[in-house]
Amino acid sequence: MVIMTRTCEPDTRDTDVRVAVSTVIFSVRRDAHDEPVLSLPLVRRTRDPFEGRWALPGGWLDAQESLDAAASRTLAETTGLTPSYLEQLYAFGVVDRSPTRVVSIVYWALLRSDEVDAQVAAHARQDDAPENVEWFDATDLPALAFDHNEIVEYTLWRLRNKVGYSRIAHGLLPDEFTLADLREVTETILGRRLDPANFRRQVDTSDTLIPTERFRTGSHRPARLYRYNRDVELAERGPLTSRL
Amino acid sequence: MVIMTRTCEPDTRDTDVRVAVSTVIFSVRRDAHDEPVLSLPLVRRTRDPFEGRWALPGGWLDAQESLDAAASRTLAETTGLTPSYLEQLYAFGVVDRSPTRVVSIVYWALLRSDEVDAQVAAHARQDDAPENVEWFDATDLPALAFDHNEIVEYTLWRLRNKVGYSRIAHGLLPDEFTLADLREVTETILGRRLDPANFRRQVDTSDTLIPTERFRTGSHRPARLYRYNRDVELAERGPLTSRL
DNA sequence: ACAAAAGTGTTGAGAATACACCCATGG
DNA sequence: CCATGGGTGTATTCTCAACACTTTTGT
Repeated sequence: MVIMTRTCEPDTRDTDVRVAVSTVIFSVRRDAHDEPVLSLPLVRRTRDPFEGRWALPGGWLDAQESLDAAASRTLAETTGLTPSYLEQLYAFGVVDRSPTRVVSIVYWALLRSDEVDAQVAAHARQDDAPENVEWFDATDLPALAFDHNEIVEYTLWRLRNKVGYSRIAHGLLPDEFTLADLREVTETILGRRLDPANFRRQVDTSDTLIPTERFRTGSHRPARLYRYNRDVELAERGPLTSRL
Repeated sequence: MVIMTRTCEPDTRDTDVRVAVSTVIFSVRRDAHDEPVLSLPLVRRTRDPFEGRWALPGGWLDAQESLDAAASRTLAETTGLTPSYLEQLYAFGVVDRSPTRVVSIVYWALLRSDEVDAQVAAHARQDDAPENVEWFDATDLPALAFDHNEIVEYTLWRLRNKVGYSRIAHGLLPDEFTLADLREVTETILGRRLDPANFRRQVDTSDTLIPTERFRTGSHRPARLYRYNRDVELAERGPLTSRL
């Protein structure tokens, strides 16, 4: 094992690096035609590398916070919200152009659409909408800074994968939701339609949902509201990710 | 986004941290009864935190190397070998006791058992076996330094998972191997016996193996030798991990 | 009554499993 | 020739996608 003493010099010669944390934040929002769109917030860069380009929200890791905490803080600073789901994605050791060495740790998160809507509405009322932050269609992004396009692509792949064997789509929904809600969100993530009958069977054989006695009454037959069963979390994830 | 200037001070006040890379290195070795055992090399610590305890091999990230390269180097320094498979596992942001902040990035790797055997034999001949390095049964470890027990546990879970839907067991075998070899390695990873007939069907419907015209002649009917088909790699992994 | 969504039942195709059976070789 | 592992065939079970069908509401 290589052991180096921590020296104090202006140039980056030894093992000191800076750690950045970025987060791909997904939520399902409605477009002009009221269609659900898988969306993510981006930040416009205001300084040199890639100035003016859109980038993933992020920041530097503080000395006294954990990686997860840094991701949450980043997310709060950008959207003012707490994630309903947060998972580490990958660590990138860029050796590029930068004068100082940077290691970038990427997280991905889900936000409940109702909270996003409320927050955006509040900002609109108080006229304090954050500058340089905008929501984009995750499947139709402009050219981003750094390799952020690839990162989003990978995250999207991971999300689509995970929605198949795990039940995380509820992370985009309020506490209580109908199966149609859950199915619509899942369809938005996957980009294809699902059979309502089979979808119902899959979720209720997986024991991830608790039926309530409440119903949503709409223009047709009322739909039962469900609630997420938090006791399932441990089994389906790995030993480490369950720490979140 | 928070931007901080890089200052030079003796204490860790700002965003500078050190990045360590550790690797869980798996190989299948034979015990005294010639039974295959999923094994990994550990290093005995020679300094203070957890002095004397066994730990995962690792080292500090150099300023000019990528994360993957650092993992490979670490692995070479410990075992003198190149991995047949290398994948990033997780980044840990320990905020503990340490005076300087450390972020630890953990990889896991597979080594071909024939190369390990050759290397160990060479060391034995030249009497230069590395000090403080020993192979352990991955399923029966002593109390390790830091949280390395949990990390190995998670890696083991990941490996067992992956051996189910992907075909990575070949990473533990020589270029040419019989289906019995591959099955034995898979059984060792999973810790349970598999049906030879069904195992055969599964691998040859997955198109990951190329049959050769060579056979291994033993005490019974000769078994056909197979070779791994490298063209499959791209499809089964995610966009990013395929960079390895 | 009717349109439309909620919810149930049925069927068929393909994958996973268990296991019976034949093949080829060294002793 | 026979014990043993290599290799094939087949029946059973299970999961999953497709879709017909019944139920319940608002209009």
